[in-house]
Amino acid sequence: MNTESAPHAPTATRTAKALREVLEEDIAGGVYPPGTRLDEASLARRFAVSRTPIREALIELAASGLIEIRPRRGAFVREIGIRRLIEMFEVMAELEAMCGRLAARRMTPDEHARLVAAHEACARATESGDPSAYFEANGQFHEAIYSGSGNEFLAEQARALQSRLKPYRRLQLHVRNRVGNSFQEHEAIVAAILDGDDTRTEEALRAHILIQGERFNDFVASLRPRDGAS
Amino acid sequence: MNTESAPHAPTATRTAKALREVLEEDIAGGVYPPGTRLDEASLARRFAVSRTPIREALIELAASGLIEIRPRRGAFVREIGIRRLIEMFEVMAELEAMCGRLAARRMTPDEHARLVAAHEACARATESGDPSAYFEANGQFHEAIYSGSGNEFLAEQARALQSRLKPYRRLQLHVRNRVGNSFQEHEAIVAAILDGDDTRTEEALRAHILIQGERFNDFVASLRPRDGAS
DNA sequence: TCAACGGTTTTTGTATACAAGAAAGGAGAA
DNA sequence: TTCTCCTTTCTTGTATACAAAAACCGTTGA
Repeated sequence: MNTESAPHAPTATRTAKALREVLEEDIAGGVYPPGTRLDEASLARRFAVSRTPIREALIELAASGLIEIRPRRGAFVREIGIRRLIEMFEVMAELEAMCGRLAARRMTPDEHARLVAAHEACARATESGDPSAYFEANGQFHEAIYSGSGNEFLAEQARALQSRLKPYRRLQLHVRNRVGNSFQEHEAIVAAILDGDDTRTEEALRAHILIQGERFNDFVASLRPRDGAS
Repeated sequence: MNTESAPHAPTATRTAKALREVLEEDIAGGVYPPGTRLDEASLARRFAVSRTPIREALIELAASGLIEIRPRRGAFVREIGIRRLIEMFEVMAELEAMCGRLAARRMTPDEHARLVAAHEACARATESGDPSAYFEANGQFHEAIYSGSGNEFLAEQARALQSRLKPYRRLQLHVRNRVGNSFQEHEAIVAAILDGDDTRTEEALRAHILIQGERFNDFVASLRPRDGAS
């Protein structure tokens, strides 16, 4: 497909794109924790540009839901409460399930090959015990299913949401034995798709994603004693 | 809920919001047909503002997928092929089905009342034969289900997509007897929700939306003899 | 001590100015 | 005539300047 609009479709200028990507990573990476105020002047100084491209990048970030722009007040890194995160995983599960159902019916032999290749990459990463390699291969695996759905709009939606959840999914791979379990779930998904069994694929994928949400939930619960969930 | 961010969550400034809404309507209404180039200077003249707020509105429109910004080339109204439109309806059907499944389980008596009220408004609009009143009441009806899902993120996604499909849904209401059929489908949906039957609600809603996509497809097919579907 | 008021300062929102790339149009050669 | 190259013009992208609103802060009064 086109390399232009991978996870994020709309990019105004090249520098705004670059700015947005750096800011995304910083927000995901905790450089700007939730609630942080992103003031335009500081960002302009940091990137050695004027406020104009900064503002444009902020608007894009707001559109993707990462920050919130309160008129005349400024841009704030959005608090994503556990509640909302679980909601997002629920929706993600449904989108992936839908992709899977369609992919089981529609994938071409070529696409099957790509899926299997990604699955084998996951296998190698699992054996070598390299979580970040697994994370990467896992991305390819799911991408194969998105594009295999034959519904490009659906695929775009799935990519966009996956991208928003990326930092949390990454975190969650550190949970005990999650990589191994994830790989086994993939195994079932691949089998169902190769069988062309849409219902089985759908259910396996939904469960696969929902488990991630639950594991994440457990993980968070083990960190803090209590939270008011927005 | 908050009146601030109804269908679209992120709005930078108040004037950018106003600009975006007008442009959205113009694009939907055919003032700017697909492929049209939106040059900043003309828009600035039209709205009697500088290019700055225009650019910000365009970036938001690009983020919502209505236009495409090609760097250094300008903003173009996006062509939405029949193919893509059907894909969008497919996804919408799934989102609504999910809302329905959750709503059937989770809606409070208050929310039930609001749903029924919207349904009755639909009934009045059907009897009076006023399509635009029906369109409005129909929006309330679906909104009741979105917010009744108890998953605010899901509700936001549903609203956003519904907003993008709005012009096409509106068009489609002119199809012979579509309003009457739509109302009957609502009837089944309300019954299923009041019964708390999640599976029945899910299926009724999915069918309700998919039919819209199909009817729209028929409608388009009846207009042009042939199309290459991008 | 605390709350309310007013002025100062900072920050956002908008307009304008400038730079650089793309499109358009014309001149010249084949 | 038609293709190519170059110049001109126009449009976008970025920087800066200005206006207005919000935040800040010290003062004053109870």
